[in-house]
Amino acid sequence: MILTESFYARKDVVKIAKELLGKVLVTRFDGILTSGMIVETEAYAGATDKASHAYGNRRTNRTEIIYGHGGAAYVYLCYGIHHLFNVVTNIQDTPHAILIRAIEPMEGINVMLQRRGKEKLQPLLTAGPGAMSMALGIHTKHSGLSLQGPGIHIEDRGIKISKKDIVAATRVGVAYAMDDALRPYRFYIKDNKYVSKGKGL
DNA sequence: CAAACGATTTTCT
DNA sequence: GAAAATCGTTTGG
Repeated sequence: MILTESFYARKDVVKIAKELLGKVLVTRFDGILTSGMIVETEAYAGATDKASHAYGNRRTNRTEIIYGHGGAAYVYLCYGIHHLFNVVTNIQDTPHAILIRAIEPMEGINVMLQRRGKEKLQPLLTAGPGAMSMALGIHTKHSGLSLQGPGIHIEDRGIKISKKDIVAATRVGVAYAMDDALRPYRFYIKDNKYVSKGKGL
C-alpha cells in the first residue's frame, strides 16, 4: 500500500525515520518506473537541530517546503552537483524532514544503470543520497511534489525489518552542527550492502 | 549586485 | 587519503 498523509504527519520524526527502513521508494517520470527499498535514512528535527536547514525556525525561499504539511518531497542541490531527496514530516509550520540516504534497487535497474553511466549493478549505484537521487531520476525541479502524487511515492510492501537489524548512528557530513552532529539520528539496516559508507561511523 | 558555502561524489596521487 | 568539481541559495555591501 502507498503511505498516506497520516503516516508523514505524525510528530516523532525519529520514529518515522526508523519506520521508513524497509519501505519502497518509487518514482515514475516520463512513464519510466524505478524503485528500491529504503535501507538508510537520517532525521532532521527542524528548529531545534543545528544540522537542519530550518534551525531556529529560519525561513528562506528554499526551505519553505519543509514548513509545509508532512508528505511532500524536499529536494535541494548540494555542492552544486548533487540532488538530495528528503521527505517532509510533521504538520504545517513544524519543519521536520528525513533525508533518504540509500536504497536497494528493485525495479528499473537497467534505467538506473543508464542514468548513472554504469554497466553492472553494484552497491555504489544507489549508496549515498546524491547517487540514489540520480539513479531514481530525482531532480530539484521535483521539490515540493506530493508523495501521494503520480511522480514519487513510498510504498509499504509488507517488508518487516527486525528491531535488532536497525542500527542508530551519527549523521554524515554535518560536523558544522557542533553538538547536534552527535545526535544518533542516522538509521540503517544492519549488514545491508547498499548502505552508504559515509564518514561518521 | 557580488561573494561565500555546502545534509557529496568522483578522480587522481 | 586528499582535492576538485560546480551552482543555487544565502548573506553581506
